Amino acid sequence: MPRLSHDARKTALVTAALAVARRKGLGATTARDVAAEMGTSSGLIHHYFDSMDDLLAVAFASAAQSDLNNTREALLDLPGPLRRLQAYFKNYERIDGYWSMQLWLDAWAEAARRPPIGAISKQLNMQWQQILEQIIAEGVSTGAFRCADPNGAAWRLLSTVDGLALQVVAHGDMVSSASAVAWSLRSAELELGLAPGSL
Amino acid sequence: MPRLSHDARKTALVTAALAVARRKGLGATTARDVAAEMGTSSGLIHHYFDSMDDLLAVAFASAAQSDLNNTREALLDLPGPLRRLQAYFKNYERIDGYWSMQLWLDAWAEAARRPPIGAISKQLNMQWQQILEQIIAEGVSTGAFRCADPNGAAWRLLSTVDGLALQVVAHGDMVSSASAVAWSLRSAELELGLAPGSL
DNA sequence: TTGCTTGTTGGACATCGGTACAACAAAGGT
DNA sequence: ACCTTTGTTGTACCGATGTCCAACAAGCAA
Repeated sequence: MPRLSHDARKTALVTAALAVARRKGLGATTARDVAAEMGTSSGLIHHYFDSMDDLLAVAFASAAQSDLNNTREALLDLPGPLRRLQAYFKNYERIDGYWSMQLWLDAWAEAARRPPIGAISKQLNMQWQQILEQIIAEGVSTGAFRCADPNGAAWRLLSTVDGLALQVVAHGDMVSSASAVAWSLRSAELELGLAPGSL
Repeated sequence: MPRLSHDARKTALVTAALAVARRKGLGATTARDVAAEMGTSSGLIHHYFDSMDDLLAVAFASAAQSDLNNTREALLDLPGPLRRLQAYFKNYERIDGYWSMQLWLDAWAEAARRPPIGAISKQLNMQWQQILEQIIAEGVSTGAFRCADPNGAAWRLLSTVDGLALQVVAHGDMVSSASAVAWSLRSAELELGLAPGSL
Protein backbone atom coordinates (compact mmCIF):
# COMPACT_ATOMS: atom_id res chain seq x y z
CA MET A 1 0.00 0.00 0.00
CA PRO A 2 1.15 3.56 -0.73
CA ARG A 3 3.54 5.09 1.71
CA LEU A 4 2.09 8.09 3.51
CA SER A 5 3.52 10.86 5.64
CA HIS A 6 3.36 10.49 9.39
CA ASP A 7 0.42 12.85 9.83
CA ALA A 8 -1.50 11.57 6.85
CA ARG A 9 -1.25 7.98 8.00
CA LYS A 10 -2.20 8.87 11.54
CA THR A 11 -5.40 10.59 10.46
CA ALA A 12 -6.08 7.72 8.06
CA LEU A 13 -5.88 5.35 11.00
CA VAL A 14 -8.31 7.44 13.02
CA THR A 15 -10.70 7.67 10.07
CA ALA A 16 -10.57 3.93 9.52
CA ALA A 17 -11.10 3.25 13.22
CA LEU A 18 -14.19 5.47 13.19
CA ALA A 19 -15.57 3.76 10.12
CA VAL A 20 -15.34 0.40 11.86
CA ALA A 21 -16.61 1.71 15.20
CA ARG A 22 -19.61 3.14 13.42
CA ARG A 23 -20.50 -0.35 12.21
CA LYS A 24 -19.49 -2.57 15.10
CA GLY A 25 -19.25 -0.27 18.08
CA LEU A 26 -16.27 1.28 19.83
CA GLY A 27 -15.76 -1.65 22.16
CA ALA A 28 -15.85 -4.22 19.37
CA THR A 29 -13.41 -2.48 17.06
CA THR A 30 -10.28 -4.60 16.67
CA ALA A 31 -6.81 -3.86 15.34
CA ARG A 32 -7.30 -6.27 12.44
CA ASP A 33 -10.60 -4.61 11.54
CA VAL A 34 -8.95 -1.23 11.31
CA ALA A 35 -6.06 -2.59 9.24
CA ALA A 36 -8.47 -4.31 6.85
CA GLU A 37 -10.51 -1.13 6.53
CA MET A 38 -7.38 0.74 5.48
CA GLY A 39 -6.02 -2.10 3.38
CA THR A 40 -2.77 -2.26 5.30
CA SER A 41 -1.08 -4.52 7.81
CA SER A 42 -2.23 -4.53 11.40
CA GLY A 43 1.28 -4.04 12.73
CA LEU A 44 1.12 -0.50 11.41
CA ILE A 45 -1.10 0.60 14.26
CA HIS A 46 1.62 0.29 16.87
CA HIS A 47 3.87 2.55 14.88
CA TYR A 48 1.48 5.38 15.61
CA PHE A 49 -0.31 4.48 18.84
CA ASP A 50 0.84 2.93 22.08
CA SER A 51 -2.10 0.60 22.22
CA MET A 52 -5.44 -0.17 20.66
CA ASP A 53 -7.21 1.58 23.53
CA ASP A 54 -5.18 4.63 22.70
CA LEU A 55 -6.32 4.64 19.08
CA LEU A 56 -9.95 4.20 20.08
CA ALA A 57 -9.78 7.05 22.55
CA VAL A 58 -8.21 9.35 19.97
CA ALA A 59 -10.77 8.32 17.38
CA PHE A 60 -13.71 9.01 19.65
CA ALA A 61 -12.17 12.28 20.79
CA SER A 62 -11.70 13.34 17.21
CA ALA A 63 -15.30 12.67 16.18
CA ALA A 64 -16.79 14.18 19.31
CA GLN A 65 -14.55 17.22 19.28
CA SER A 66 -15.42 17.95 15.68
CA ASP A 67 -19.12 17.83 16.54
CA LEU A 68 -18.51 20.24 19.37
CA ASN A 69 -16.54 22.61 17.15
CA ASN A 70 -19.25 22.60 14.51
CA THR A 71 -21.85 23.57 17.05
CA ARG A 72 -19.61 26.25 18.55
CA GLU A 73 -19.10 27.78 15.11
CA ALA A 74 -22.78 27.64 14.31
CA LEU A 75 -23.59 29.49 17.52
CA LEU A 76 -20.94 32.14 17.03
CA ASP A 77 -22.77 34.24 14.45
CA LEU A 78 -26.22 34.02 15.96
CA PRO A 79 -27.64 37.10 17.69
CA GLY A 80 -29.10 36.69 21.15
CA PRO A 81 -29.40 33.79 23.57
CA LEU A 82 -32.78 32.66 22.29
CA ARG A 83 -31.53 32.06 18.75
CA ARG A 84 -28.46 30.31 20.08
CA LEU A 85 -30.56 28.05 22.26
CA GLN A 86 -32.65 27.02 19.27
CA ALA A 87 -29.52 26.28 17.28
CA TYR A 88 -28.10 24.21 20.12
CA PHE A 89 -31.09 21.88 20.05
CA LYS A 90 -31.41 21.94 16.28
CA ASN A 91 -27.94 20.46 16.27
CA TYR A 92 -29.27 17.18 17.60
CA GLU A 93 -31.62 16.90 14.67
CA ARG A 94 -29.02 17.19 11.95
CA ILE A 95 -26.80 14.30 13.03
CA ASP A 96 -26.78 12.22 9.88
CA GLY A 97 -27.99 8.73 10.57
CA TYR A 98 -27.29 9.37 14.24
CA TRP A 99 -24.04 7.46 14.04
CA SER A 100 -22.26 10.04 16.12
CA MET A 101 -24.84 9.63 18.86
CA GLN A 102 -24.27 5.88 18.66
CA LEU A 103 -20.60 6.61 19.33
CA TRP A 104 -21.64 8.49 22.44
CA LEU A 105 -23.69 5.52 23.61
CA ASP A 106 -20.63 3.31 23.15
CA ALA A 107 -18.43 5.81 24.95
CA TRP A 108 -20.78 6.14 27.91
CA ALA A 109 -20.99 2.37 28.26
CA GLU A 110 -17.20 2.01 28.10
CA ALA A 111 -16.42 5.09 30.20
CA ALA A 112 -16.34 3.34 33.56
CA ARG A 113 -14.27 0.45 32.22
CA ARG A 114 -11.74 2.21 29.98
CA PRO A 115 -10.26 5.24 31.74
CA PRO A 116 -8.90 6.89 28.57
CA ILE A 117 -12.34 6.87 26.96
CA GLY A 118 -13.99 7.91 30.21
CA ALA A 119 -11.74 10.92 30.62
CA ILE A 120 -12.49 12.20 27.12
CA SER A 121 -16.19 11.55 27.37
CA LYS A 122 -16.32 13.34 30.70
CA GLN A 123 -14.39 16.33 29.48
CA LEU A 124 -16.51 16.77 26.35
CA ASN A 125 -19.79 16.31 28.19
CA MET A 126 -18.68 19.03 30.56
CA GLN A 127 -18.06 21.36 27.64
CA TRP A 128 -21.50 20.73 26.19
CA GLN A 129 -22.96 21.60 29.58
CA GLN A 130 -20.89 24.75 29.83
CA ILE A 131 -22.03 26.01 26.44
CA LEU A 132 -25.60 25.54 27.54
CA GLU A 133 -25.02 27.16 30.92
CA GLN A 134 -23.39 30.14 29.25
CA ILE A 135 -26.33 30.66 26.90
CA ILE A 136 -28.73 30.46 29.83
CA ALA A 137 -26.74 32.83 32.01
CA GLU A 138 -26.58 35.29 29.14
CA GLY A 139 -30.32 35.04 28.60
CA VAL A 140 -30.96 35.63 32.27
CA SER A 141 -28.77 38.73 32.30
CA THR A 142 -30.57 40.21 29.28
CA GLY A 143 -33.93 39.35 30.79
CA ALA A 144 -34.84 36.96 27.99
CA PHE A 145 -34.88 33.97 30.33
CA ARG A 146 -35.97 33.50 33.90
CA CYS A 147 -33.91 30.90 35.75
CA ALA A 148 -32.66 30.69 39.33
CA ASP A 149 -30.01 28.03 38.74
CA PRO A 150 -28.31 28.11 35.32
CA ASN A 151 -25.85 25.40 36.29
CA GLY A 152 -28.51 22.91 37.32
CA ALA A 153 -30.78 23.92 34.47
CA ALA A 154 -28.02 23.27 31.95
CA TRP A 155 -27.39 19.81 33.39
CA ARG A 156 -31.09 19.02 33.34
CA LEU A 157 -31.52 20.17 29.75
CA LEU A 158 -28.40 18.42 28.54
CA SER A 159 -29.57 15.22 30.20
CA THR A 160 -33.03 15.53 28.72
CA VAL A 161 -31.71 15.99 25.21
CA ASP A 162 -29.20 13.16 25.57
CA GLY A 163 -31.84 10.90 27.08
CA LEU A 164 -34.25 11.57 24.24
CA ALA A 165 -31.58 11.15 21.57
CA LEU A 166 -30.66 7.89 23.25
CA GLN A 167 -34.20 6.60 22.77
CA VAL A 168 -34.18 7.57 19.11
CA VAL A 169 -30.87 5.88 18.38
CA ALA A 170 -31.32 2.77 20.52
CA HIS A 171 -34.99 2.04 19.95
CA GLY A 172 -35.73 3.35 16.51
CA ASP A 173 -39.35 4.17 16.03
CA MET A 174 -40.39 4.33 19.69
CA VAL A 175 -39.58 8.03 19.82
CA SER A 176 -39.35 9.92 16.55
CA SER A 177 -36.50 12.27 15.89
CA ALA A 178 -38.99 15.10 15.40
CA SER A 179 -40.60 14.41 18.78
CA ALA A 180 -37.22 14.37 20.46
CA VAL A 181 -36.38 17.84 19.21
CA ALA A 182 -39.84 19.25 19.90
CA TRP A 183 -39.86 17.82 23.41
CA SER A 184 -36.37 19.18 24.09
CA LEU A 185 -37.52 22.66 23.15
CA ARG A 186 -40.54 22.28 25.40
CA SER A 187 -38.29 21.35 28.32
CA ALA A 188 -36.20 24.45 27.69
CA GLU A 189 -39.33 26.63 27.67
CA LEU A 190 -40.39 25.22 31.04
CA GLU A 191 -36.93 25.55 32.47
CA LEU A 192 -36.43 29.15 31.37
CA GLY A 193 -39.89 30.56 31.95
CA LEU A 194 -40.81 30.90 28.29
CA ALA A 195 -44.29 30.65 26.81
CA PRO A 196 -45.16 27.39 25.01
CA GLY A 197 -44.17 27.58 21.36
CA SER A 198 -41.78 30.48 21.76
CA LEU A 199 -38.80 28.30 20.83
CA MET B 1 -20.82 -29.37 42.93
CA PRO B 2 -24.32 -30.24 44.12
CA ARG B 3 -26.72 -31.42 41.51
CA LEU B 4 -29.66 -29.05 41.06
CA SER B 5 -33.00 -29.32 39.34
CA HIS B 6 -33.36 -27.93 35.87
CA ASP B 7 -35.10 -24.73 36.93
CA ALA B 8 -32.92 -24.14 39.98
CA ARG B 9 -29.74 -24.44 37.95
CA LYS B 10 -31.09 -22.18 35.22
CA THR B 11 -31.88 -19.38 37.63
CA ALA B 12 -28.54 -19.96 39.34
CA LEU B 13 -26.85 -19.42 35.99
CA VAL B 14 -28.73 -16.19 35.43
CA THR B 15 -27.91 -14.99 38.93
CA ALA B 16 -24.24 -15.80 38.49
CA ALA B 17 -24.15 -14.09 35.12
CA LEU B 18 -25.62 -10.95 36.66
CA ALA B 19 -23.14 -11.00 39.52
CA VAL B 20 -20.32 -10.98 36.99
CA ALA B 21 -21.96 -8.44 34.70
CA ARG B 22 -22.37 -6.19 37.68
CA ARG B 23 -18.59 -6.18 38.08
CA LYS B 24 -17.30 -6.37 34.51
CA GLY B 25 -20.18 -5.27 32.33
CA LEU B 26 -22.55 -7.26 30.15
CA GLY B 27 -20.27 -7.33 27.13
CA ALA B 28 -17.23 -8.48 29.11
CA THR B 29 -18.97 -11.32 30.89
CA THR B 30 -17.46 -14.62 29.77
CA ALA B 31 -18.62 -18.20 30.07
CA ARG B 32 -15.68 -19.06 32.33
CA ASP B 33 -16.44 -16.11 34.59
CA VAL B 34 -19.97 -17.30 35.09
CA ALA B 35 -18.86 -20.87 35.77
CA ALA B 36 -16.27 -19.70 38.29
CA GLU B 37 -18.86 -17.52 40.00
CA MET B 38 -21.09 -20.55 40.43
CA GLY B 39 -18.24 -22.91 41.24
CA THR B 40 -19.13 -25.26 38.41
CA SER B 41 -17.76 -26.22 35.03
CA SER B 42 -18.19 -23.90 32.07
CA GLY B 43 -19.63 -26.62 29.87
CA LEU B 44 -22.74 -26.49 31.98
CA ILE B 45 -23.88 -23.29 30.35
CA HIS B 46 -24.65 -24.95 27.03
CA HIS B 47 -26.87 -27.44 28.75
CA TYR B 48 -29.26 -24.60 29.51
CA PHE B 49 -28.65 -21.94 26.90
CA ASP B 50 -28.06 -22.09 23.16
CA SER B 51 -25.25 -19.61 23.37
CA MET B 52 -23.52 -17.16 25.65
CA ASP B 53 -25.38 -14.31 23.96
CA ASP B 54 -28.57 -16.07 24.87
CA LEU B 55 -27.66 -16.23 28.56
CA LEU B 56 -26.64 -12.58 28.62
CA ALA B 57 -29.89 -11.46 27.01
CA VAL B 58 -31.92 -13.47 29.53
CA ALA B 59 -29.81 -12.12 32.39
CA PHE B 60 -30.32 -8.54 31.35
CA ALA B 61 -34.03 -9.06 30.87
CA SER B 62 -34.28 -10.64 34.28
CA ALA B 63 -32.43 -7.87 36.10
CA ALA B 64 -34.30 -5.10 34.33
CA GLN B 65 -37.67 -6.74 34.81
CA SER B 66 -37.00 -7.29 38.49
CA ASP B 67 -36.10 -3.63 38.93
CA LEU B 68 -39.33 -2.71 37.24
CA ASN B 69 -41.35 -5.06 39.43
CA ASN B 70 -39.75 -3.73 42.59
CA THR B 71 -40.67 -0.20 41.65
CA ARG B 72 -44.21 -1.24 40.71
CA GLU B 73 -44.65 -2.89 44.10
CA ALA B 74 -43.21 0.06 45.95
CA LEU B 75 -45.68 2.36 44.22
CA LEU B 76 -48.67 0.14 44.84
CA ASP B 77 -49.24 0.99 48.50
CA LEU B 78 -48.52 4.69 48.29
CA PRO B 79 -51.45 7.09 48.53
CA GLY B 80 -51.78 9.76 45.90
CA PRO B 81 -49.83 10.65 42.77
CA LEU B 82 -47.43 13.02 44.52
CA ARG B 83 -46.12 10.36 46.88
CA ARG B 84 -45.85 7.90 44.02
CA LEU B 85 -43.89 10.37 41.93
CA GLN B 86 -41.43 10.89 44.75
CA ALA B 87 -40.97 7.15 45.13
CA TYR B 88 -40.42 6.77 41.40
CA PHE B 89 -37.45 9.12 41.49
CA LYS B 90 -36.21 7.89 44.84
CA ASN B 91 -35.82 4.56 43.14
CA TYR B 92 -32.92 5.90 41.09
CA GLU B 93 -31.11 6.84 44.27
CA ARG B 94 -31.23 3.46 45.91
CA ILE B 95 -29.44 1.56 43.18
CA ASP B 96 -26.36 0.41 45.04
CA GLY B 97 -23.26 1.35 43.14
CA TYR B 98 -25.46 1.97 40.14
CA TRP B 99 -24.50 -1.37 38.68
CA SER B 100 -27.91 -1.89 37.24
CA MET B 101 -27.63 1.46 35.47
CA GLN B 102 -24.35 0.29 33.94
CA LEU B 103 -26.30 -2.65 32.58
CA TRP B 104 -28.64 -0.18 30.93
CA LEU B 105 -25.75 1.72 29.39
CA ASP B 106 -24.48 -1.52 27.89
CA ALA B 107 -27.94 -2.41 26.65
CA TRP B 108 -28.55 0.97 25.04
CA ALA B 109 -25.21 0.85 23.28
CA GLU B 110 -25.91 -2.62 21.94
CA ALA B 111 -29.62 -2.11 21.21
CA ALA B 112 -29.27 -0.95 17.62
CA ARG B 113 -26.79 -3.69 16.75
CA ARG B 114 -28.23 -6.70 18.61
CA PRO B 115 -31.95 -7.06 17.94
CA PRO B 116 -32.67 -9.40 20.91
CA ILE B 117 -31.19 -6.91 23.37
CA GLY B 118 -32.80 -4.00 21.55
CA ALA B 119 -36.26 -5.54 21.76
CA ILE B 120 -36.00 -6.10 25.51
CA SER B 121 -34.55 -2.71 26.22
CA LYS B 122 -37.23 -1.02 24.12
CA GLN B 123 -40.09 -2.85 25.75
CA LEU B 124 -38.89 -2.13 29.27
CA ASN B 125 -38.17 1.52 28.59
CA MET B 126 -41.69 1.84 27.29
CA GLN B 127 -43.04 0.41 30.53
CA TRP B 128 -41.05 2.86 32.64
CA GLN B 129 -42.51 5.67 30.58
CA GLN B 130 -46.02 4.32 30.95
CA ILE B 131 -45.77 4.13 34.72
CA LEU B 132 -44.70 7.74 34.78
CA GLU B 133 -47.41 8.81 32.35
CA GLN B 134 -50.03 7.07 34.45
CA ILE B 135 -48.93 8.83 37.63
CA ILE B 136 -49.00 12.15 35.85
CA ALA B 137 -52.41 11.57 34.29
CA GLU B 138 -53.77 10.59 37.67
CA GLY B 139 -52.30 13.69 39.26
CA VAL B 140 -53.84 15.86 36.58
CA SER B 141 -57.25 14.32 37.10
CA THR B 142 -57.12 14.89 40.86
CA GLY B 143 -55.88 18.42 40.35
CA ALA B 144 -52.56 17.77 42.07
CA PHE B 145 -50.61 18.36 38.86
CA ARG B 146 -51.03 20.76 35.97
CA CYS B 147 -49.83 19.30 32.68
CA ALA B 148 -51.16 19.61 29.13
CA ASP B 149 -49.32 16.62 27.68
CA PRO B 150 -48.77 13.71 30.08
CA ASN B 151 -47.31 11.53 27.34
CA GLY B 152 -44.65 14.01 26.33
CA ALA B 153 -44.01 15.02 29.92
CA ALA B 154 -43.37 11.41 30.89
CA TRP B 155 -40.88 10.97 28.06
CA ARG B 156 -39.11 14.18 29.00
CA LEU B 157 -38.88 13.26 32.67
CA LEU B 158 -37.76 9.71 31.97
CA SER B 159 -35.09 11.03 29.62
CA THR B 160 -33.92 13.58 32.16
CA VAL B 161 -33.56 11.01 34.91
CA ASP B 162 -31.82 8.53 32.63
CA GLY B 163 -29.55 11.23 31.27
CA LEU B 164 -28.55 12.34 34.75
CA ALA B 165 -28.04 8.79 36.00
CA LEU B 166 -25.91 8.20 32.94
CA GLN B 167 -23.58 11.02 33.95
CA VAL B 168 -23.27 9.65 37.47
CA VAL B 169 -22.41 6.16 36.31
CA ALA B 170 -20.17 7.02 33.38
CA HIS B 171 -18.31 10.00 34.75
CA GLY B 172 -18.16 9.43 38.47
CA ASP B 173 -17.75 12.62 40.40
CA MET B 174 -18.79 15.05 37.66
CA VAL B 175 -22.41 14.88 38.79
CA SER B 176 -23.12 13.61 42.28
CA SER B 177 -25.81 11.07 42.89
CA ALA B 178 -27.53 13.50 45.25
CA SER B 179 -27.56 16.24 42.62
CA ALA B 180 -29.00 13.85 40.07
CA VAL B 181 -31.98 13.04 42.29
CA ALA B 182 -32.51 16.64 43.40
CA TRP B 183 -32.35 17.88 39.83
CA SER B 184 -34.77 15.21 38.66
CA LEU B 185 -37.30 16.32 41.26
CA ARG B 186 -36.84 19.92 40.17
CA SER B 187 -37.59 18.93 36.57
CA ALA B 188 -40.75 17.22 37.69
CA GLU B 189 -41.85 20.31 39.60
CA LEU B 190 -41.37 22.46 36.52
CA GLU B 191 -43.09 19.98 34.29
CA LEU B 192 -46.13 19.55 36.53
CA GLY B 193 -46.64 23.09 37.73
CA LEU B 194 -45.50 22.48 41.30
CA ALA B 195 -43.82 24.97 43.60
CA PRO B 196 -40.05 24.58 44.06
CA GLY B 197 -39.33 22.23 46.94
CA SER B 198 -42.73 20.59 47.02
CA LEU B 199 -41.29 17.23 45.93
C1' DT C 1 -30.53 -54.15 42.39
C1' DT C 2 -30.90 -52.79 37.60
C1' DG C 3 -31.28 -49.62 34.01
C1' DC C 4 -32.53 -45.12 32.20
C1' DT C 5 -32.51 -40.29 32.47
C1' DT C 6 -30.18 -36.18 33.15
C1' DG C 7 -27.20 -32.94 35.64
C1' DT C 8 -22.23 -32.29 35.57
C1' DT C 9 -17.36 -32.54 34.47
C1' DG C 10 -12.97 -31.36 32.34
C1' DG C 11 -10.68 -30.63 28.62
C1' DA C 12 -10.08 -30.30 23.43
C1' DC C 13 -10.72 -27.42 19.53
C1' DA C 14 -10.68 -23.59 16.52
C1' DT C 15 -10.78 -18.77 16.51
C1' DC C 16 -9.69 -14.27 17.59
C1' DG C 17 -7.74 -10.67 20.49
C1' DG C 18 -3.46 -7.20 21.36
C1' DT C 19 1.26 -6.88 20.93
C1' DA C 20 6.20 -7.42 19.48
C1' DC C 21 9.70 -7.79 16.17
C1' DA C 22 12.77 -8.79 12.41
C1' DA C 23 12.83 -7.89 7.68
C1' DC C 24 11.80 -5.13 3.60
C1' DA C 25 11.22 -0.78 0.85
C1' DA C 26 10.72 3.87 -0.28
C1' DA C 27 12.24 8.43 0.40
C1' DG C 28 15.72 12.25 1.11
C1' DG C 29 19.79 14.30 2.22
C1' DT C 30 24.84 14.35 1.32
C1' DA D 1 25.78 6.26 -5.49
C1' DC D 2 25.40 5.72 -0.61
C1' DC D 3 23.48 5.75 3.88
C1' DT D 4 20.21 6.99 7.23
C1' DT D 5 15.62 7.44 8.33
C1' DT D 6 11.13 5.89 8.50
C1' DG D 7 6.86 3.93 6.71
C1' DT D 8 5.28 -0.82 6.04
C1' DT D 9 4.91 -5.83 6.03
C1' DG D 10 4.08 -10.49 7.67
C1' DT D 11 4.13 -13.38 11.03
C1' DA D 12 4.81 -15.33 15.52
C1' DC D 13 3.49 -15.40 20.29
C1' DC D 14 0.45 -15.90 24.11
C1' DG D 15 -3.69 -15.51 26.36
C1' DA D 16 -8.71 -15.61 26.25
C1' DT D 17 -13.07 -16.82 24.30
C1' DG D 18 -17.32 -19.65 22.67
C1' DT D 19 -18.49 -24.11 21.62
C1' DC D 20 -18.57 -29.00 21.64
C1' DC D 21 -18.28 -33.73 23.44
C1' DA D 22 -17.18 -38.07 25.54
C1' DA D 23 -17.09 -39.63 30.09
C1' DC D 24 -18.82 -39.65 34.78
C1' DA D 25 -22.29 -39.64 38.61
C1' DA D 26 -26.44 -38.67 41.02
C1' DG D 27 -31.18 -39.44 41.21
C1' DC D 28 -35.28 -42.24 40.10
C1' DA D 29 -38.55 -45.64 38.27
C1' DA D 30 -39.35 -50.59 37.72
